[in-house]
Amino acid sequence: MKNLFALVDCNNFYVSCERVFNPRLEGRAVVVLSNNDGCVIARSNEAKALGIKMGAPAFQHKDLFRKNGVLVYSSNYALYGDMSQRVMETLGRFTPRIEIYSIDEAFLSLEGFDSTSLTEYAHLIRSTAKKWTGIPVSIGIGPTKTLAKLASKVAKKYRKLNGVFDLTDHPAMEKILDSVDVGDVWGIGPRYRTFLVRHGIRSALDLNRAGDIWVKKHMTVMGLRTVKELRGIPCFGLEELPVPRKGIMSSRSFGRPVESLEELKQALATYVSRAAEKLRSQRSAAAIVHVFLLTNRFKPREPQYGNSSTAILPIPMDYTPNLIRWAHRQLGKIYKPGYRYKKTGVFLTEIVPRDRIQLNLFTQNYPHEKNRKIMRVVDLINARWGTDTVRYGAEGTQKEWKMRRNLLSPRYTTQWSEIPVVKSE
DNA sequence: TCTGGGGTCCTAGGACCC
DNA sequence: TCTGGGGTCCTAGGACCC
Repeated sequence: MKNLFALVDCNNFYVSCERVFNPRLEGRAVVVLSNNDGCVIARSNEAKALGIKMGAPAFQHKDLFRKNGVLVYSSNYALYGDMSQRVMETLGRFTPRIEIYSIDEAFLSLEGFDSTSLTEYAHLIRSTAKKWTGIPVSIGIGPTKTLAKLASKVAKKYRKLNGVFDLTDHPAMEKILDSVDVGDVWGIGPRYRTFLVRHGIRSALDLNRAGDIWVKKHMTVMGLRTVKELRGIPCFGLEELPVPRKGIMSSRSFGRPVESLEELKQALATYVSRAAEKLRSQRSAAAIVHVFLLTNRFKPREPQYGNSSTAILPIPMDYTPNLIRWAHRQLGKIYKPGYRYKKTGVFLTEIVPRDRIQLNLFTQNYPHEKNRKIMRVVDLINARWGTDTVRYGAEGTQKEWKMRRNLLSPRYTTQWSEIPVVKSE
């Protein structure tokens, strides 16, 4: 049967989430900032029209924001995660096969659906999502994921399409591909864009017509797959099952520079407990702990230092206190006094399923049943009452290094009102 | 004062083995 | 005349995604 994909993309997702609970934001220029209130990571159409770029540092635009009455919010991931789940559940009603691709995008398989009424169906999906969740979405349809993505860009670009565009067997395919900048093709980032333009490849159509061997030579097999997908030959399938992470990272920039080892250890302990939580939630254990720390690269006049250190654990672990001990040990090896640090973090790798840990002679009863029970209770309580309800002494209580979130909206959906159901094992 | 955080995949090249 | 060569594993680095 013929492949057929729909890409559903939430419009200006974080801004749309804020708008659902604060209708005053409708029709206004609104931006949402990254952690630490650093960069712009979501913009309403009105904000885009003011020329505010994705990733723009917020402090450079203070004047512009004030002059134009731009409403500025800290990112509220508890809210966005919850809204995302509602949108995905809604989309799941319209197809038996769905891939949740990111917090604000999903691929739907439309294989076997009546191809003459797909646009109509997509309009129904779109209006239902809006009605049930308040979030506006755009939908692109195509025979490959790359073309569905491209179609969704077209759907956003032309108002009269009402947020839906089907590129499948389109009579004006070439003209449409020619109207799309090569850098807007899924898989073509800024580096490749520069390179391609230098070689006269400016549009998606140019790329579609590029030679296979040349593409493979300069852009690896991944680039070649992208080109084939542009020609309608599917190279990327629907990934319905979440793939267990191969590495789990947790790190944050500090709200202010941190110099003491004591405070770095507190911050690192906090990140290790987040990472360990994620590890346990996918029922895994990690055998390698990488720790890194960095000064602020945007302050060239301050002395710069960055380093990392890796511990190979005697056996894969998921017990937070032990992981904190190992992380602290590595931090001690790379910490140098006299620097103003901006960031530290942990990266867990060599991840294996928890119940398939290779035991050795010295670890007969591993993992210890008591530790496992403690972790289960801690995870349950934190899932129910919010991260940080139970935490470790090593994380500290003052947390003066915590990131800034001065412009946070209330936790509309996740505070008190909802108690997640936790499945027993 | 002030510039995010988390992932994926691929390739080249070195080490090592036979 | 003319410094073996092929396979495998690992790591660092570079590209991409949202």
